[in-house]
Amino acid sequence: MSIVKQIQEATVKTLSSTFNEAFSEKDFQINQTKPEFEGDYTIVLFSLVKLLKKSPEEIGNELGNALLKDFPHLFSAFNIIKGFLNLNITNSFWIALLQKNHNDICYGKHAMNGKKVMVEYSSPNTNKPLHLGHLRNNFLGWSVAEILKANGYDVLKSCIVNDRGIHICKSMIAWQLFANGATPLTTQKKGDHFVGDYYVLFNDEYKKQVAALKADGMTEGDAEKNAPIMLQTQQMLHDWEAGKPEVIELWKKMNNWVYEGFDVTYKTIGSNFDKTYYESETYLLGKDIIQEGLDKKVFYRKDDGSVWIDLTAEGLDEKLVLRKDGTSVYMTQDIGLAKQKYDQYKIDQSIYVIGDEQNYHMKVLKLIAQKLGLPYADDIYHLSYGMVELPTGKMKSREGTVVDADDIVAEMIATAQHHTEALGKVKDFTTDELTALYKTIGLGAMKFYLLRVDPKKKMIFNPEESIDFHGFTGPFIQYTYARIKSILRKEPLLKNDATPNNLLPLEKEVLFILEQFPTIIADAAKELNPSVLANYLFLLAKTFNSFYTEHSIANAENMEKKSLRLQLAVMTANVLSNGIQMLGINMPERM
RNA sequence: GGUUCGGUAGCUCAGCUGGAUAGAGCAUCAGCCUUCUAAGCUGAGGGUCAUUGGUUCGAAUCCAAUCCGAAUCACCA
Repeated sequence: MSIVKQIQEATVKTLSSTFNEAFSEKDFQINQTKPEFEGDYTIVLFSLVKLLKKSPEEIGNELGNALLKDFPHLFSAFNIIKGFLNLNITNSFWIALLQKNHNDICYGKHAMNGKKVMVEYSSPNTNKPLHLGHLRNNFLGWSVAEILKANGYDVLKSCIVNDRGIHICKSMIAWQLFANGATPLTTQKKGDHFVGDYYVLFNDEYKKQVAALKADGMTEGDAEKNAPIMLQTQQMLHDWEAGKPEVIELWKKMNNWVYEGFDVTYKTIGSNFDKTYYESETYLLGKDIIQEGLDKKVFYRKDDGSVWIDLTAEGLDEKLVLRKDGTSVYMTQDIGLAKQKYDQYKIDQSIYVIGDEQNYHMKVLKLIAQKLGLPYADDIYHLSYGMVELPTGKMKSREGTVVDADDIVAEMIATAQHHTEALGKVKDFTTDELTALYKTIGLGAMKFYLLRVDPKKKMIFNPEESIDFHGFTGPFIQYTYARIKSILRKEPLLKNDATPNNLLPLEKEVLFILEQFPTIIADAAKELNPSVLANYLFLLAKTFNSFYTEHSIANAENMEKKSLRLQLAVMTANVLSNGIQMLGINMPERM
């Protein structure tokens, strides 16, 4: 049980017995004591002043003395400043925490809870390569899955590949028109980039044709609808849906090129899925639910045959769920896929890692599921994250202003190599070891950079300023770990039971933070927010570094101290390593 | 226009279930490597927490209005 929880319970008991009234945890607040005051944790007394009609001084004194008397193993001293009761936790508490947990690899992890969760993330389109925004999505999804696992959930990672539709046909048409049979092999190009180039080519040609039609006197709207290349693309989509063999063959060929490219990227960034759905296999799902909804009068049919749901009572609009020609829209298949996920895996929760541009869509999806009375409706959760933007605004693949995922990852790895070589600390590494190290550090910097920000918030990436390797970064934490490991290679844990009874301020500070790890893991899961963890790991590493420079571990004042500090180092290394693993980042043993 | 989200140091971000003098990192400046890895440590400067009003013993945090920015409201994906 966390120290805060113990203080809460102790305070509730003590208040109730001292003042002869029933109290609960909600009657007071516990904060960390500010560094400028003496103490570890602070009970804010103002709320009790009203309840007890006594001065903060009186309450603080009575409560402080009673806590000390009833819980001597927890509290060693107290002081009152204004309305704040500052409590000192006993050294023996901190030392016992260290001795019990320092070598426990599972410290901070929670027992299995029997709940099954699916996390859907990544969800790429097969008409263009991944960009920085996809990386944020991937890292978020992966990290949330790992955090949930650490909290005892059975987690399934899934991905829906948008492999069909008008946008896919655009690349296909452009390839037919301009490629002259070129392939990724003949051009020595990564498959996803190769196909992406034709998507760009489509748009270039389309713009030209629209401009030409406008010059001939057509209105903009008509020109956009009647550009020959657009008509060809629409025809191709119809042919695809009709299963025309040559179109299907081309579609398969080009998608496979893309998959080969994606595989390389996923392998590099260390991402994978337990289950991959393909839109081409799911886009017809959900149609039967439409009929069910019509029967239940949740949906209604307009005169032209299209099917709608009226959400105006919920403050939203009317939403189409089936086109007049009977074909499904995105909402239709999303309802269908949501059901399939639930039917297949009996999941307790379905988390969708999708950008905040689809907040409305996801809100409607959940609402429709609820109105249909589907059993899993309430367990649909949209983990909405903000877009990664450039200083100039949103990234647009059509305008070539995207930061390509492969490029930025390669750049990060190259920067890691540059730093490593400049420092010259691992000259004895083999080529393979060096390659692995550069990747560990470069990706560590990249992932940490994208995960340290609250997912809900949009973030700005400036390509002019390279991502840092110093300060609040992945490499900073990796470095802290590597230094600890370096010590532990020379100085293994001592086998003695001698325990010092005093703690220096920095020793206690590190322990104070280590104690919070299980709580942080739980908070990160509750909020589905890896940045909580990232911030925590940085604080721990920073505090340990201060301790490290101030106090020698190998040459401690005596054996008791040495033993204690080695345990402190081991526990810090374990927590840093386990924690950063949940961000999808690896630790180097040396760097 | 409706709905939703955001505005904290030069830059990127914490803090937001109300609590003590608003914190980090980067950048700038000044120090620290004969001692466990200096990708580190110590210190300095840097703030109208968008604005105004309200609630409260107490507001960056809650409420209202205003200003600014973004997303979304397609028989697009």
